[in-house]
Amino acid sequence: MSASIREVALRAGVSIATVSRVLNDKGPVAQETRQRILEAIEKLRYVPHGAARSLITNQTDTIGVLLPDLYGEFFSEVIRGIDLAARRSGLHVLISGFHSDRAEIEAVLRALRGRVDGLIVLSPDVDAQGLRRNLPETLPVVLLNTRVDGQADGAAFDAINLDNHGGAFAMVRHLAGLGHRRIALIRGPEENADARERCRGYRDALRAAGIEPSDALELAGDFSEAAGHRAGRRLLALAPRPTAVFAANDSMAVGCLFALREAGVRVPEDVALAGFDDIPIARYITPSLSSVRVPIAELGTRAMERLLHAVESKNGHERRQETVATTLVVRGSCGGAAAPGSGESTGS
Amino acid sequence: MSASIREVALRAGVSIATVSRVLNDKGPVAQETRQRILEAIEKLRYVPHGAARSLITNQTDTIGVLLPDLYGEFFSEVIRGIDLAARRSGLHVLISGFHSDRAEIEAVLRALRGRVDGLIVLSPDVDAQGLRRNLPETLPVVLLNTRVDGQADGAAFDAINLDNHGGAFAMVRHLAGLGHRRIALIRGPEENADARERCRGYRDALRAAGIEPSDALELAGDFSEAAGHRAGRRLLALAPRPTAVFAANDSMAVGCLFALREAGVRVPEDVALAGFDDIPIARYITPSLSSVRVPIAELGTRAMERLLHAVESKNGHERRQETVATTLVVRGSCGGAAAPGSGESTGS
DNA sequence: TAGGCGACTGTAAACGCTTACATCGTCACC
DNA sequence: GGTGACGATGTAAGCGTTTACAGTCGCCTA
Repeated sequence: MSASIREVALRAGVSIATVSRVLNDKGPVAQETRQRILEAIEKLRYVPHGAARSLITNQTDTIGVLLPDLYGEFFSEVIRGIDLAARRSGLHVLISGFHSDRAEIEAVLRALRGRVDGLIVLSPDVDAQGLRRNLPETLPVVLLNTRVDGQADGAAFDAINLDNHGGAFAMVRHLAGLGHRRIALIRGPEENADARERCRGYRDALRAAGIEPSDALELAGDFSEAAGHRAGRRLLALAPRPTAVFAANDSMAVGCLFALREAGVRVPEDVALAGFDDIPIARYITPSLSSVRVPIAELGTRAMERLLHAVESKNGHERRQETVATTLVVRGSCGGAAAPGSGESTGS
Repeated sequence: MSASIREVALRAGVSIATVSRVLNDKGPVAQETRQRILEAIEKLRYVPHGAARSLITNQTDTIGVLLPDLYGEFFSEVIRGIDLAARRSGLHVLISGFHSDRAEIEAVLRALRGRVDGLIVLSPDVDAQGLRRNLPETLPVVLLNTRVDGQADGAAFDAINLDNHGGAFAMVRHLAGLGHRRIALIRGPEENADARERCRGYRDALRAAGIEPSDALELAGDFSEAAGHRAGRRLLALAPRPTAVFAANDSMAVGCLFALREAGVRVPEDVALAGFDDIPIARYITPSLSSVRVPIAELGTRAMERLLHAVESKNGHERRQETVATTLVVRGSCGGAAAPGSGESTGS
């Protein structure tokens, strides 16, 4: 057991109130007294007890992050962004994964009482009602990359979202601008909101280019390399064959690339290819993969900043939905000449 | 502010002590009274206040995870393993990144007092003294994939390490078994302990096969694809050219693969190639990449279990250094016929 | 010189909970 | 019918802080 404030006070020959005052820089303390106390703290290696402090101040200097069972690079980057912003403000980060099991998420939510000052929720499909029901009215919450069910309810929370639509739109517009008319899409999982938005962006861009979207050119996928590979094979069987393929994420684009290569189809000469996410490997495959860059860590940072704002205003601030822009990254795989270092931004 | 135990007691017409008793299932409570209290809890949506509870029980049901500024898949997988084990035991996970700045890590360590019941430290180069100096003697600590400086000091902590040496040894032995005599190594960062161990495994395996390691066959690298690409080019210039290449991680192996392909060198016919880590993409590139599988999440789970053990025994248990085995995964890139589904395990 | 003010410090209550101890019936037993 | 044991409950102390409030003291002003 480490030393308590009482022992510090004893050693410095003052009352605990005075020690507390120097600890928090509140109220006047004589220079000499302060010095004595500081020394005592040093000698005793005293550190205030977080829980005790929380009990009375009613704040924990901790923010919670709730995430689904989806892991991988996206998750780790987001956490990194959050942690960065948190550390900058001297806050701690409590993370908690959960299986989509509703009972479990409720249990987790409740367990958080008195442990966190705010919450960042990262879940593709959380329902707003459930959240509100299980959370103190006063607890600030920021939804990150989470599409809430009811639009009306959505407005009750702050939210940070990725501009999936804009990113997909920009990429498909780029492909159309290169002269492609038969542009195929490899879709993401049906239930994934990101995937749906990217699909929407794809269709809107087609229409904007005067092309009517066709079901035949939309292939199912689930964000995995394997799915991309399968989709690639089916693409090859299409007649007439599409001249460009937009995959809803890079993993599928890579899978598709291998399928095309195995069939002796050249990229980008025979078929142009583009992905979404700009994962690190995108630039190292041959040809290098055109993609849409997602500033993942920034999502985390922005969410954290928004949350901080909410905490400071005691959750009495105005709710806002923000969108984080993506960047079009043109490389070799789509056959469009890449102006080096340039990127086209989307969203707000 | 949510309801407190007092309000529950009031509503149920009992004293707070009785409420506490049903909350913790301690001491006898009449069936009917318990029912009344349970109802009150339900109505009031009461949840015990964590901090208050911590204050008196002196345990937080939270374990801390300290990590360096290294992120990426490894990190996220480890966290996943930790979180999994934690949730199973009803614990929370507080994560805290830090820059290698010594002052900062000390600040972080101190800030943890009264916030966690135990600590998992994930840092390639933490010094044992510093840790002990800044931590209460009684706080259980498990080092994860962390090589401590002094051997003597190392024994003071529990530790979970990856069998880097064994994994590299197994892979290089496999290559040698295929008849290769000139086996090159693409090294990892000099200061990285994993990389050093893999290098050691490489050399030991060579010697075990009766081959004397040669500096000329060891190329510098830093775990990045780009470094692998550069190393690949330099390999091609070697005379005589090596017949096999072992990269200290998969990213470099992939980079190397592209360099070889660009030069028209066939893998595995002209040069066999193998990596380490078995990242997801390893199986999707052509040829699929032979690698050493690392059960990352298991590292986290094992660390957590060890920590739990330490917490339960109030840190009075025997310290132990554990090693987590890797698995040899033979695929197309090294030219060795893969017995499907089979894997050779290393380590303990 | 009295009054007052400001700087400094101490006292004690409160935060929400756990738990040792005390209290009070009830009931079995001799 | 007294004695104890035991089950059910209440009382109150205490965990380590913060903070409102109440001194105490020196010094300035009128």
